[in-house]
Amino acid sequence: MSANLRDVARQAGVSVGTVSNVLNRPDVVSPKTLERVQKTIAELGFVPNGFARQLRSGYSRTIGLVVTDVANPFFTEVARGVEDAASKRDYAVFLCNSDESLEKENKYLSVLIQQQVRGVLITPSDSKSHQYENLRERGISVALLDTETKNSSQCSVSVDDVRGGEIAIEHLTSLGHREIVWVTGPDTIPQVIDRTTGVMRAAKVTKADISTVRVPLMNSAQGVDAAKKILALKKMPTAIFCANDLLAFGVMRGLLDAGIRIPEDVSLLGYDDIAFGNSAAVPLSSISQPAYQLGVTAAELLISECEEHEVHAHQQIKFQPQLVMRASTATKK
Amino acid sequence: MSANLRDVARQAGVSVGTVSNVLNRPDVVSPKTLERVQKTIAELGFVPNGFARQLRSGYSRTIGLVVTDVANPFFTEVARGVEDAASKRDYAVFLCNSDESLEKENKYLSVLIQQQVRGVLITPSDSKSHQYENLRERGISVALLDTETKNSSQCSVSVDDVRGGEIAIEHLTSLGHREIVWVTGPDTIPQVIDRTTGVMRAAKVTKADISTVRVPLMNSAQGVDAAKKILALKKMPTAIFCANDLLAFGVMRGLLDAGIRIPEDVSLLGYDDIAFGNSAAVPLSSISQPAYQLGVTAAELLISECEEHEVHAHQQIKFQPQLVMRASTATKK
DNA sequence: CTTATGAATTGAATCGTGTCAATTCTTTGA
DNA sequence: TCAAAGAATTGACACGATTCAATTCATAAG
Repeated sequence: MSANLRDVARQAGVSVGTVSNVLNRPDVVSPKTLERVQKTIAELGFVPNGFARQLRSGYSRTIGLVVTDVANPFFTEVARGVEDAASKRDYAVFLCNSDESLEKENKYLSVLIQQQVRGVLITPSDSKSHQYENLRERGISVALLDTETKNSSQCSVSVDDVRGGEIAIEHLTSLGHREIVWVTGPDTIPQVIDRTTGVMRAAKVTKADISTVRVPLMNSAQGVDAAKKILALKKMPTAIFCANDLLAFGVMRGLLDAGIRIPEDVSLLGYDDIAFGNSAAVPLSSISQPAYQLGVTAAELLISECEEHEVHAHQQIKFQPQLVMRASTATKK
Repeated sequence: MSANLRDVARQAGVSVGTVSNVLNRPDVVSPKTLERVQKTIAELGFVPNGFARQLRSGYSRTIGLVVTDVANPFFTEVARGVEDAASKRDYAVFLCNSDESLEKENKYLSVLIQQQVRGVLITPSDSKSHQYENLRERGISVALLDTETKNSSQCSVSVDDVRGGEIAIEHLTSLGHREIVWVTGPDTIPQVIDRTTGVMRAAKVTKADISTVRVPLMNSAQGVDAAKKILALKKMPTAIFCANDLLAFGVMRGLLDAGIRIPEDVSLLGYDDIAFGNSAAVPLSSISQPAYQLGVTAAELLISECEEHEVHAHQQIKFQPQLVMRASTATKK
């Protein structure tokens, strides 16, 4: 068994309190005691027991990151940002994957509570959840990631998804498209709600005609399904806007397989601007979000909230999305 | 502040011991007490304090997962598998990203020791590392992921990379190619070593001529660089085999931009068979690995090693890679 | 109505560290 | 040499769940 504080104390001929001081407040210990104790620590290969330490202090140096889909490169990019920022401040990260399911999300939140994380960064899979208050009551900070909060009692780092939806429709209509299909996920997902709002708002201004194709999950397999639904429509649109790039990849595959040309027959626009976009069959135009930056900012904000709880002021940071034009969108013929 | 065992006990009118039994050995508690206590637990929203539990039992319910690149969809797929399997056994996962750097790897291992993880799953970024013994001495189980071990004192779950390299070259030579470029990463990475061995072995048998292009990291940006190097060669190869799909994507982009046609001018083969492969500009032929299964198996093996330490027999599980043919490889003209 | 037996419950001791009031030691100035 | 102030050290208690020997309760048999 490995040595504990008491062993070190006995060996060095001092009390446990002194050994603890050597570790945590070396300045109050006399130089020669300090040296002797440190030597003993080294000799015994003593490493403080993290459980006991954290049990006593009440705080861990871990945070939880709950995202809706780790397989989505957008979120891995975000996760990298979170991890880098956390690691810089000596925090470890639990990565949890809710798969857009509220049930899985709640399950992971319980696990995180048990692990006594200091804070949680979460991309909500549903626009309303009560669990967060539950976490706060336990002294666990919560910050929203990639979602805006109306509620100023929490931090959030997001991208202006309403604006993103608008930019998309403005782009497509500026190319002459009026018949547009909006391919999206469940309308319980906050991002979906906001992007839809932007789409509809811009459509009203530009007099575009939007039909919605909704799928239960926002991955590329579902995109293929969406393509089938689009092909079955009475009237083919001249442009398609997808709620994320994964959907767009699936739609692209479905359409190309059916002999539809992109962008000649139909323009296709994605959202997220993931790295694979320009390696795609038709390089994908997309609405870009600063994913890595989003992660870094969120982690820094959360950790600052954890550590400077009294002076911390909640912030709602909002980044702006940007249009990235590639080959998949073109003027209507 | 959140409720603890004592609060629950008081509220339910029983002793702390009984509440503990309700949680850990429900069979010894009478049905009606069980029900009453469980109701109280729910009412108070009680979640046991992991630290205290772990302090007493000496063990945590967390494992660490160290991969070389989370941004690589192959590893996210592996991570999903690990997470699902771990979660099924009530373990939480720390995800760490070594970026193929031994330094970062060691740093994360220290963090994991501090967090008192029960076990670590690791994809080594270097073929030799002493840290693992260090972990074992502290009672932390270690299993190798996506890497084989010669050493039978540890578990490993891997794919036969030597065979993967062979399959690749056999495929390309069967299409008539003899001038092949092997695009790969640093020869300190175990997978690179094995795949190279397979490549060279098959090349000898099939009399293929292999030239190696080596890049420092195995991502798609480096693939673009590799393409430049290939274009600068005295003699263009007729086929290119890349150590992973990300590299292949980069090479593809680099070549297409230079006006080289795939597969008419040159065949291109990747490794990993990531999901984006068939959405690529030219659907990518690749060597497929059972990523999700790899993760699930590794996590189960590790947890079994942690929990049944005495009866546990170390296993080296090896999956077989498979060729997936798409459009990027074709017979030599 | 006892007594024996097994089931259910109790609560004090424990894990290893941090904290802090109390104590001891050292130094300084008169 | 002594008192006072400051520095260093001590050690009991707390954190919250688990464990297990001891106790109480319930049931059935005699």
